[in-house]
Order: sequence, then structure tokens, then C-alpha cells
Amino acid sequence: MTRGRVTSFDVAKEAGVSQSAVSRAFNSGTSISEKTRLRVEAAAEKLGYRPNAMARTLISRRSNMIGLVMADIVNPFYPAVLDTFMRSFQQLGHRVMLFMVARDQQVSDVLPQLLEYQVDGVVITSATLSPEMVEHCQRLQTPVTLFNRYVEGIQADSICCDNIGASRAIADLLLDAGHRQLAFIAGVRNTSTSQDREQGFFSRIHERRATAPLKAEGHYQYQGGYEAALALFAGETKPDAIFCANDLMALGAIDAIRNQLKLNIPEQVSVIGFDDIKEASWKNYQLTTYRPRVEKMVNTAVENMLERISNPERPALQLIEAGEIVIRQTARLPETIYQPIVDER
Amino acid sequence: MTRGRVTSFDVAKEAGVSQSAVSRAFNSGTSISEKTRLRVEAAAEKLGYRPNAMARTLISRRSNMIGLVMADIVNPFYPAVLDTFMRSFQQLGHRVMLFMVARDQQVSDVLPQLLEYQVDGVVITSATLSPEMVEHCQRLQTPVTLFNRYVEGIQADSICCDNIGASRAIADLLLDAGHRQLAFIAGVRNTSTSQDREQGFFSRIHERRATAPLKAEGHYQYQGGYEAALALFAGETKPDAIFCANDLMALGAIDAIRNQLKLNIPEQVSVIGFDDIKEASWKNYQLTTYRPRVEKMVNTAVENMLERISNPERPALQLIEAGEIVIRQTARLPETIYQPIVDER
DNA sequence: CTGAAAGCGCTTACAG
DNA sequence: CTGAAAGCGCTTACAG
Repeated sequence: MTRGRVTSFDVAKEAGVSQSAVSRAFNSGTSISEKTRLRVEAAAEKLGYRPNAMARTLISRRSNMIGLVMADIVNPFYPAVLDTFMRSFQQLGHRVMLFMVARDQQVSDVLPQLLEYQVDGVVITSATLSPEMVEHCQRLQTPVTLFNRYVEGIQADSICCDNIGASRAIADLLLDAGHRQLAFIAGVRNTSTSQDREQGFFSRIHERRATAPLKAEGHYQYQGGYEAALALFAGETKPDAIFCANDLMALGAIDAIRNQLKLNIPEQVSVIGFDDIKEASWKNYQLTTYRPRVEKMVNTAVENMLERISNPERPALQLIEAGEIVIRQTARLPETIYQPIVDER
Repeated sequence: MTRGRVTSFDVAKEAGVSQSAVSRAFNSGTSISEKTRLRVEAAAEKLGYRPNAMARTLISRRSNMIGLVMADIVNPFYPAVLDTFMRSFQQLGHRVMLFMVARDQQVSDVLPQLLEYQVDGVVITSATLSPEMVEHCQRLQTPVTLFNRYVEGIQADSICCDNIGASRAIADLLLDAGHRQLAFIAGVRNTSTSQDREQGFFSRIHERRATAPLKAEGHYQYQGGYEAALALFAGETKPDAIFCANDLMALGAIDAIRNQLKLNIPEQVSVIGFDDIKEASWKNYQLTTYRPRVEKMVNTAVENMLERISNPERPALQLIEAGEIVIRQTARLPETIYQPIVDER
């Protein structure tokens, strides 16, 4: 065991081979005899040698690092997303440089920092990206993937869950069950997720010529959902069903409806959420909600990313991945069998 | 705007200066005239130049990257920890390379990968580290910090919340309030956090010659807490107060006690948790719990880490940071004023 | 299969 | 203050 940094030259001397041989021993697909490889490996083991990734990146122009930009880690949907991304990248031998952007921060502030470190690609979750930044990435041949976001006419992969389709299906479910006055609790106003969920829900209700839904805003937070529910019931017309743009708000709404308004769920009010976070399946809530296929979305995002890294010419893909409604206890159902997707957890 | 990678030589040519001058313009504390700096900056801006961090790291032996190893991101306590670490490091100009270790994975599997990338330091959260690995890091002069974990006789900084003191205080609170038969729901058996919380709780009860507490195991999960509570009440002697090794289990226990056992909290049973996760303050729970000073712990960890990076000779510090009990609605209190720390959120 | 050599893009003594 | 040059630790044609 030596101390300090051990280089390939030290290993070469120890093994009695050239420094090139050491490098070859650590790279697959190189021409090296089994005998030499073994000698190098023994020497490397003895000295505690590991190749310096910085030097490798510099010369090979591949860092094996992916930049991952997240916002809103406090929303319980995103830890699961992060976890899935991490597993996926790690398993495929990629490192992840993580960035967290605050709500008031732009991705453009952190992207240059990421690119300094020669990341092979950038994944952006729950934050948006300016066209200028995309152009910059393109110049550097660095692929960009948007997760659960999209920007029109941009040269970046994007993979979203089917926000519009899901919300339309939820509108149908509630109307078919005989609800008369629907309501929507929106998330953060200027996010595409909240906007799309609202649009799908409202447009389907309009198409079916049902009463226009009520609306309140809950900023994607528990407390916001709680207060939004109170606000909805404080008005003249009261809703008999509420669709919330995420689960966190739905759980807040449930607590407000049950504990403060003393109404029964689902007998007097139905509540449906979006995300299927862990808390949604807690015994106390048993929330009926929409579950995006997070694992599939992440795996697709990762696969496409790696593919574009090896082939930067490939045009960008915009994908939508449908999820499923998870039927639990907070919404009344239509009489006709609804192909319910029962909670299988 | 050029395409492809722009180097300091390109900028030098554009600005009509030497490549060294470009480098100096991008490093503070170097001797360069204001005039030259401005010319370089203009040229860099024009060409879209950013220094290559890999080359910089190679020559300067400082990557400005910290390796952050986490397990258990799904436990809602850790997203907050991660978030706080990220903010802290980012604010101080450091990048973070994130690693997630699965429950069955050792830190020793990922540490070499981290060190390949020349991280300046490693922070390990909720996972343990073998002495060999610590030795390896020491040889590379790479400081290691354990967060909420400690290993005896190891050359690594460690910062923990006061698990033992907190649990003793909780035992006192419950006994002083007149509870007769306490119970403990343990987390994951072989973690130091669960063990310390158990030890503090049990030892204080023993010291006060109160009835020995009951015990069940909940694996730090909601469902585990739910079932552990049921198990405790299925026995001959029933508890009148339960201390749970984390909030997640406490919330499960509450749901089991209220919804399934139909007992009132805190009139018939008191429940206290640990962590003060967001969910603990939800209207439906209002959990009395122990709140570690996460922000302070993280900031201390970060400060010490950066200090040890600049001075690797500094001996390792083992710190314990006390938190506070947050009084909400799930535990009966002593009659005497208890200096209660009211929930200020 | 193997080694000598060039070069990735920087920082930093060194000399002026 | 400024520039020419060495060197960080690798990979990869190139020649043998």
C-alpha cells in the first residue's frame, strides 16, 4: 500500500509493462494479452490504483456523468422519481451530478455549471428550459431530456405522463358516477402539469355539457389543498366531487372535508388525486388517484438519453406515457363495471 | 457564436492575449490588469467559452465536487436532508455527485467510483462505512463525514442528532404525564439510530424504576408502524403510551389505533414520533415529536467538510446536536409547565 | 500484442 | 502585469 495518488506509471513500473498497457488493462475492447492484463491487475490491486476519471474524460471526451436538474424535491412525488433515475443510471454505469433549482431560480443559471463538468447529457425534471439554453447544449452536442415537462418546438427529448388524457378520464369517471357539480384544485399556476390537468378536466366536462366546474388553487401543497377545499365549500354552490392536480393537495382536501367540514367521503364528496404517492395508500386516506408509470417513464428517458449520447444526430423524441387510475375509497364509482384498476400494493 | 468546444486558446486568439491571460481572467486572486480581464471576458462571452472543469481539476487537484452517499431516500426525512445539503453546497460553489445505495448494498461498493472522480470530500448519510474504506480515503487525503451515523474509533467527522438524550427526554415526558405502561416501536434493527433511541428510552425508564416498556418492530415504515401498534395491543398488557423511532411509524400507529382499534389519542393512548417530517404537522395527525435541527446539522457538516478539505491534517470531529420536542396533540402532558416547544410552523 | 509519443485543456511557477 | 513552457494523468493512433 502506497500513499497519495497512484498513477498508471506507478502501476506500469510495478508490473514491468508500459503505461499504455496499464491503460489497456482498464479499458474493455482493447488488444491486450490475458497475461499482461493479469499482471497489471495484480500490480494495481497491490498499489490501490484506480484510473483518474478527470484525465480519462479530458482525453476521451466522455465523462460518463449525467447532469440531473430537479426542483421541488419536497413534493413527495419527486423523491421517488429521483430514486428511480439514480438506480437506472447507476446500474448502467453512469454517475449523476445533481442540481437543485429553487422555485425562483432558472435552469439557465445552473446549466453552464453542469456543462463545465462535461456531462454527457442533461435531464431536467420539473423545471423548464429556455430555447437559448437548448441551443447552447446543441452546440456542445450535449443531449437534453425534459421529464414531465415539454417546451414547444425545442430540440430536446421529452417524456411526460398523459396529463390531458388522465384528466379527461377522471372527468368521465366522476360524471358517470352521477356527480353533478365538479371542482378542480389547481397546483402551481404556471406549470404545464397543472395547466394540462386543468385543461383536460375542463374540456371533457364541457364536451359532455355538464355544469362548469368550480376552481380553487392549492399550489401543490398539503396546506394549499386544505384551504382550497374550505374555500370551495364556502361558496354558494358546493361541489360533490373534487379533482386535485396532485395527491398532496387531495390529502389536505380530505382532512379539511372530514375533520373540519364534517362531511363523509365519498358519500357526500368524492376526491381524486394525481401521482399516487405513498401517502395516498395510507389506511387513513385510501385515495383514489392517477398513477403515472414512473419506472417506465424514467427507464425510457434514460434509454433515449444514452442512445442520443452515442448518436447525437438522432432527432429529439416527444413521448407521452399513459398511466392508470387507481381505485381506492375516496370516490364514488359508476354502476357499470369500470375496468377498475384495483390497488395491488 | 462558434460551434463545438471552445478552448482558452480560441479565446486568447480572439482577445489578442496569451492563453495564460485567459486562465488568469477566470481565476480570482491572480495578477491581471483590469483592461486585459475585460478584453478576455468580452471574447469569452462572444465565443461562448466556459473553462473545462476536468482540465482544471487535473492540474489543480481540486474538483470542487463533493460525493454524497444516501440510502433510504423514500423515508420522508431524507429528502429534506438532501435538499438542505444541496442548497448548502451549491451556495458555497460546490458540485455534488450523488450516489444512492440500496439497502443490500455497501458503501464500499460505491466509494471507489466516487474517488475515481476526484471528489474533494465524501458525505455519507444513513449508511455505514468500513474502517478499511476510511483508511483508503485517508490515504487519498479525502475527508469523510458521517451524517446521523457514527462508527467508533474512525478517522471521520460525524454529526448526529442527540438520539439518546432525546429518547430519555421523551421517556421523562411520558412518565411525568402519568403514563404507566410505555411501549417502543423500533425502526430497522441494525441501525445505530434505532438502537440509540431504544437505548435512551429504555435506560431512562429503568433508571426511574418504572414498568419495563413493551416493544415491537416497524422497520421505519408506515405499514410497519401500523402493524406494530396492532401487535402491541394484541398482547396481555396494553400500553398507554407509544414512542416510535420515527414519525412514519408513528403515523401508521395512529391510524391503527384510531381507525382500527377505535381508541382515542391522546386520551387513551399517547403517541410520540421522531424526525418531525412534514406529514407530522398535517391537520389529521398533529403529531408530538422530536425535531432534530437538520439545517444546523447540515450546515455544520458542510462547514467542517470544507475546512478539512483545506486542512486535511485537522483531526476528525464527532459532534452531537440537540434538537427539541415539538408539542402537538398526540401525547398527554405533565401538569407542571413543561417548557413546551409549541409548533411554530 | 506492445511501447513511445502526442495531446486533451487547463494552472502555475518562472522569467521578463 | 504578461507570455512561453511544463505538466496534471490519462487514451489512442502509430509503428513495430
